[in-house]
Amino acid sequence: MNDPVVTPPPAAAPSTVSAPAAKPALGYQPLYRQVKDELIRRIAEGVWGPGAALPSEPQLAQELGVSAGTVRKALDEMAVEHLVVRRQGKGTYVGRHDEARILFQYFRLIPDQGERQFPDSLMLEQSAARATPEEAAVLGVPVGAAILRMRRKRSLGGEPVIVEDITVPLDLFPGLDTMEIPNNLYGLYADGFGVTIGQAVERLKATAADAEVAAVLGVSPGTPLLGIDRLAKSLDGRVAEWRVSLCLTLRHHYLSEMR
Amino acid sequence: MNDPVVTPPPAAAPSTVSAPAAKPALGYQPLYRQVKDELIRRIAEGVWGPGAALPSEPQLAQELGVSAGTVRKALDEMAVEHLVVRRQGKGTYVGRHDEARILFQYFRLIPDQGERQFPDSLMLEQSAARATPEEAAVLGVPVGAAILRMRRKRSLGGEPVIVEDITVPLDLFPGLDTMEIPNNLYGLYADGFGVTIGQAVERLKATAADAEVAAVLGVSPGTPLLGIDRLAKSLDGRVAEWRVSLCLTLRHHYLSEMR
DNA sequence: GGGATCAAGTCTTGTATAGGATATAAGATA
DNA sequence: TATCTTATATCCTATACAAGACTTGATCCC
Repeated sequence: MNDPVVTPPPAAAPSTVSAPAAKPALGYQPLYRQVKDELIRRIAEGVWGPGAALPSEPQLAQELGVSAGTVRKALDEMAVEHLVVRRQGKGTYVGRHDEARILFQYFRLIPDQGERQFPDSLMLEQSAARATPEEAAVLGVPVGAAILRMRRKRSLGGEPVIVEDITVPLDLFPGLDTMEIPNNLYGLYADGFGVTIGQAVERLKATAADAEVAAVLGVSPGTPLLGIDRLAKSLDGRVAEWRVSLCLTLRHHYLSEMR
Repeated sequence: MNDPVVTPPPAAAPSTVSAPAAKPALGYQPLYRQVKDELIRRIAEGVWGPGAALPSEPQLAQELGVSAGTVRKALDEMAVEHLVVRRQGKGTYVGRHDEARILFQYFRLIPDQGERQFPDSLMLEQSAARATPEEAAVLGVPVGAAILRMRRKRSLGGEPVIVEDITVPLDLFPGLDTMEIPNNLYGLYADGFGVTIGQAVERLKATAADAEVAAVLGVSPGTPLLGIDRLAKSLDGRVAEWRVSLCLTLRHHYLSEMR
């Protein structure tokens, strides 16, 4: 009946044993981490889709053959990483890439005065192509692999503030090049293709606007812009998107909190 | 003997009771959070100085009149916030603002190629003064309060990359204006004045170098610079420092990770 | 119908206990 | 002396149990 999906407790009776494994060998991982990896694997595989409710903690514990406390510790870590959302009295849910979450997790450009808000998008260019050596290196695909390039203008409160170039590997998103592209891309990645963005790294530089970007943003060439080079990875660690944003920071700023 | 420092368990025997408090009132805080606050308070007050070893978990538990698991949960959160450092087999220590910690926690300007490193500093100007209305508003002190202004040039690998203006309220750091200022300011705040920086917020903008800054950095005026406006707060919530940095991002970038 | 009350299900918090893992120092042995 | 073993102190992992807090839905009463 009991079917430990993770590394089964050492031997015989799974009910009374407590040790995680006989050997504290090199690749040793605590039980709760094995549970966490297993749960992440299931989410990445789509066993539970975005927004779906996970089984209750006692259910998961029994199914995985571990104690409730161990499941709890795994879920706690996942909640910190926004992979799941827990609501007391209701249940634990797979995290969704809705606008609210994007806004507070991935979008850091805030008006100097006023509320932070989700930006509008206007597609400027869009073309399926073959990966250049640079694109291939960044995305982790072979040179010549099918990719999609997009350029969007994004506005906050009606004011254009960002020009962003997005490059994605098409093998992760088959058919994306023939689809209507929504404002919230990460939501589409997750709901439409089962690719959940789990981590992103941004590198920021100050640059000067070239003629083309300046025209789009309605400023003069040479205006200082905040350049953001973002690499977004999916839950299984693949690079899912390369995004270069040029931001006008006259009346907005990039927020970075450190505790 | 037993002396619950936090909200004591409801009544009589602290050994068998389990409930945190009779009322789930409005200002209800879980026990482990009360424990955490108490521990932070002690650190902020200097009961345990920077780098000092805290009592062991069982000792703290007994002293505070709670279970070891509750102390553990409080310390876990504090470890995440870098307030304490835990070492298995050794003990739990108050976090120190040494260069290694600053480097990975507060200093995000990284060379495009090569290792991240701690910057050198050269003091350009330094003057005790009275707070202007703007400074007073930012620092949360009365207009005219004693402050110290500093301007430093900072270099990475011998290359000047940052000009930073630092403003601090002198009531928090009495005598700082007559001291030798070290490279690592946060270490001095903590070790010399018992003021631990616990949180910082940065607002980033792209700007153009003015003549003076350009001269210091060895670039031409108008060169795009990354402007960082940082407010650093001490453990008790006071604004302890206002720092405006102008960074040359030709061969460096600001790193921002989001998980 | 509308509102209050209750019960069930779930996450959340707190306690207790046991053993594993790690670091250090003292002692035993070759 | 040098090395190994043991003991001790500490944090780390895992389990079990109990009760609080929140949400939801059903029931009851007016």
